[in-house]
Amino acid sequence: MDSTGQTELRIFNAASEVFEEKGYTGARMQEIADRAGINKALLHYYFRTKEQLFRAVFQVLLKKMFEKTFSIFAREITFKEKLRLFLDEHIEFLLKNPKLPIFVLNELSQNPALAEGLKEMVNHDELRDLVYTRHAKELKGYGIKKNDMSQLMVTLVSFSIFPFAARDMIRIMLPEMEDNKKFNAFMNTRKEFAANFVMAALKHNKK
Amino acid sequence: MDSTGQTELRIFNAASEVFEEKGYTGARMQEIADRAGINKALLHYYFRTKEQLFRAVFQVLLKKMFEKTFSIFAREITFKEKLRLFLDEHIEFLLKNPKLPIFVLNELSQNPALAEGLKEMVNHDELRDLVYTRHAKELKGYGIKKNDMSQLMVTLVSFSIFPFAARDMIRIMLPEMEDNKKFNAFMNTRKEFAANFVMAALKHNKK
DNA sequence: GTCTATAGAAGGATAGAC
DNA sequence: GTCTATCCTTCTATAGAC
Repeated sequence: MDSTGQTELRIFNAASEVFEEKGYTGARMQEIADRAGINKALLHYYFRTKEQLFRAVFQVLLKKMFEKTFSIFAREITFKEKLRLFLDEHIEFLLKNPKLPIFVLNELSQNPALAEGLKEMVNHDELRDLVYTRHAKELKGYGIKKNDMSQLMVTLVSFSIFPFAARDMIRIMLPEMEDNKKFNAFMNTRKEFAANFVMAALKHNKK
Repeated sequence: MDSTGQTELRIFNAASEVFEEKGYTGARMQEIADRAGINKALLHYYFRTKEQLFRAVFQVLLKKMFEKTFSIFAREITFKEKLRLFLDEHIEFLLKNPKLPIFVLNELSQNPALAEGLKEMVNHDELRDLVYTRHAKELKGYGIKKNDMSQLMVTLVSFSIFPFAARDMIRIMLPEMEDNKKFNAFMNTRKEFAANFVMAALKHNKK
């Protein structure tokens, strides 16, 4: 008896963990069942197939990642303030979800069609407004033209997302960051470093 | 008869393609055999197991990626020149190997021990010399302290690597980059954008 | 060295009892 | 709704002929 849907939720949460860790092809239904504390047959009772279970999970995780990435830009503050707030909150979010970036990026690269569910969510006109139009004056003051906006946007999100996606590459490059505590400290430092770095680059253009 | 080792090479190349596209867990020995134009049994004759074949391939691809990333820093030029050269050549390299970053990063995250083969190759003292010590004066002029070096390094490689790793996320964020031609143009533009951006940030610090 | 055939294990999915 | 038992396909790996 499960009128509360709590079994479905347990399955969903277990699946989220396993898929995020192992990826779609690496995940095993058996492991999901084990972590949910139920047996394999129930997985199929609730979600039919591995692929359907994965789709359900992925949609939520993808949304989770994008909402965090964009929600900050919706506020009524200056671009400079958005910049700092974004880096603070996004890095803070990723410190709690360090495996999310590589998982999402890899699954998307395996199957770009997985993004479909999100395309409805991202309103590009609105996004353009939040990021550029609304700050056109401020950004022009920094010598940023409409054409440079995509470069700037990609650069911005790369400051927070890349170090997590490249966590184990960084391990090799910088042995002092082998330890997770050190890495987390690095990412905390990065909040301010990145904000200053970007502002310095923009202000220099100003002249 | 294969005294020239060309069958082994055909297998190796086919395996490189398939593993890079599908990842370790997603790759199928059958597909590798098909692309190599031989049959499955031969794969095992030459490489024993899927895992051993993968290790052989991965080591080469990992090395390929790191060599490109670091070789530029070995030259006898100023930091500013290294910066431009790195972005030019690294982006050029990745335009020819666009799937390499997400593959390497994902496999490393699944199995960090895969980096072992490389740790011998990367001499950290030498690297520190090439990147920092040798340019200590120039970098101090930009207000970069020894402590900021890892932030700067990660930032630098993120300019080139991240957009490729996040190719399909960028597709969602920026619909104008759906088309691969547009994306490649974006990456070509990025060579100069990134160099200017970093130099602007550094020069601004100078004051 | 290369092939065909097949063993053997793993994993996704279903039947059927409770 | 949940479980046990089992089917069936897929995939890695090997045996053995040429």
